[in-house]
Amino acid sequence: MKLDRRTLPLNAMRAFEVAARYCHLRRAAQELGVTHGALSRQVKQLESQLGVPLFNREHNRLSLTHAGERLYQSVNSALDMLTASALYLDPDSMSGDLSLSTTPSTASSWFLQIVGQFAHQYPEINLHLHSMAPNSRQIDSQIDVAVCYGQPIKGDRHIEPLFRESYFPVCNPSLVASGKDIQQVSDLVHHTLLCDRHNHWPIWFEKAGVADIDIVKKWSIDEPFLVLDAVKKGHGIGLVDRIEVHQELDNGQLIRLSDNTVEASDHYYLVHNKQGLSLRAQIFIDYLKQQIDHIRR
Amino acid sequence: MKLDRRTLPLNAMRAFEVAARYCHLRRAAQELGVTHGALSRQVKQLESQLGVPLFNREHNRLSLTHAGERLYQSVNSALDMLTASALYLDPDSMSGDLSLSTTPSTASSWFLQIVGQFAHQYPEINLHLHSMAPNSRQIDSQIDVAVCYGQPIKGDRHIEPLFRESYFPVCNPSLVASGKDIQQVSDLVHHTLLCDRHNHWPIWFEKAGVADIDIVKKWSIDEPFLVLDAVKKGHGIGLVDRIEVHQELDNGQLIRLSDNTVEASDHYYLVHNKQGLSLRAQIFIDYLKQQIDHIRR
DNA sequence: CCATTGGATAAAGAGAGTTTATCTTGCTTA
DNA sequence: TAAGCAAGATAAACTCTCTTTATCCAATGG
Repeated sequence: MKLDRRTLPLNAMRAFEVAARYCHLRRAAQELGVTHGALSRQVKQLESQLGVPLFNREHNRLSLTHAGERLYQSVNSALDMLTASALYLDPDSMSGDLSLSTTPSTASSWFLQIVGQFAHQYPEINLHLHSMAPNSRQIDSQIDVAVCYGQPIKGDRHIEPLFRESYFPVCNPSLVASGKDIQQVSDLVHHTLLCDRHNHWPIWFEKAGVADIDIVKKWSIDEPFLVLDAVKKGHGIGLVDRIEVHQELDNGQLIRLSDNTVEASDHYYLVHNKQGLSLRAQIFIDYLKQQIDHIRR
Repeated sequence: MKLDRRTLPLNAMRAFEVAARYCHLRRAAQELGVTHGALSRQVKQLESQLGVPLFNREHNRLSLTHAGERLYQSVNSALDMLTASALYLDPDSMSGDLSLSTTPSTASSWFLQIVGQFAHQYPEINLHLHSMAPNSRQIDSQIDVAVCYGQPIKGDRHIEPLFRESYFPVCNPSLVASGKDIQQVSDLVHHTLLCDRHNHWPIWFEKAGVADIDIVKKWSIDEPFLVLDAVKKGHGIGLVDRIEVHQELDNGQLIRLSDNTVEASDHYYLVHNKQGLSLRAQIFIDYLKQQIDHIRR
């Protein structure tokens, strides 16, 4: 039988999930609060609709077939997903405070944008954004979730690497259209190269296979997020990570000039209490990771 | 109301998904082949069970609330997942050939293990594993999916980076228990260091902050997968990626000696026809990526 | 060998979901 | 500005899916 999303036997699938978990209809039926006969019939019907046996019926014992095993995995995670989303909708479990922290620079270059979307999706959460001193490696105890560039001091918090930036050159389209077109890596040097205190340009040129470059025009701006700003305003070419400019790349306000990348010298780290995390904080963390993965591919 | 996985109104959720997609009950009802009254009732019931309004009813127009939007996302992807899994169960769409290819070295060090699990899960697929010459950058046209270390020649195939190995030192527990215990990075040099043709040890020591090391005992084994073999047999300390040794680390047959890592100089790449990929190949690719992510965290 | 465990199945019954029909509201247009 | 239309809410009757009840059969194990 041809099944599509409007004919999927969802209830039978849920029943199957329990049956598969126990491989024992009577016990499964007990968990579901029905009789074993009901379950047996559901499973049978599911099998006939899918056109595949899900259980091996050896004598009076059940075991999952390969197909059953596969289906069990999917149904299980689909149900988890739905259960979680139902929980997330409950205003009582969601509303409350959530304190986030990062440096102004990180906030400006990408974090704020993601937090903004999150805030829009979960308006019942009361967000507090605390800015952190740029070189602070210590995180205030009231903070639920913090993001910092470079590994923070190991306190009683859980620390995990989030991602490492991977920089490539971008510029405003007006620069490319201005006659001095960029065809190859070495053409970049005829434009103003914007560089921050980490100065990744030499390494980038090296990785791009151009040795001994002679950079004609260069602006040094110590703060990375100010470089980003200058790039967006069309003052020159900067090395940025996709997470900082994904929107501008997608809508054509900025142009990526090369596939070559240099990796940042350090990671961004996520800091939080692994235990005793509020539901809000968990959701924020999931959301953040998912957004980062999605934006950076 | 308290909802758990056994009381989730799955059918109402599916109905809601369509309603949310159109934000128009009559059109949605048409897609589902029911009347708008039925849908209206389903949505109402869902809202009351969840305890949250999912639609804003402004005049006679519907729009999703934030909660509705969130629920829509989850339900949508849960349904996608279930639809896909139902499709995957169909023996007709699954059975057939699948030709994979990689070098013997890659096969031995991690690929075969994943393929093995896949084969067990999908016994109806007829797997063909073609071994590829180590430096071949060209992939035979009969191959559905290939994995190669280093970027292959750009033909008409789709090429995407899979992952970059990240090496850390491991050894057999017997070495650690043998008296010459390893407390800090510099202690490593008192053991036999196994290194392959890429020789990552000097860079690793540098990154680990130990300059000017004097390696006492060193074995050079050109093939990386032979180094791996030697490590497993307890001949010394090797630099490996988690994907090559995750099982051994988990069950204690090998011990990780440091958190410091060096990245491989190149990525593994995945090669396949982006279009016209068989369902089997798509599933294999998903499975492969998911396993890699899972194993390497 | 007989009691027990466990699954299949048929018929009857309960309940969830659907239709039909009617009502309300706001927007459109003449 | 009033008629017509589009769109949703709602109630009562109905339908059909799922559940229970009851019985059967097969295998295991003391």
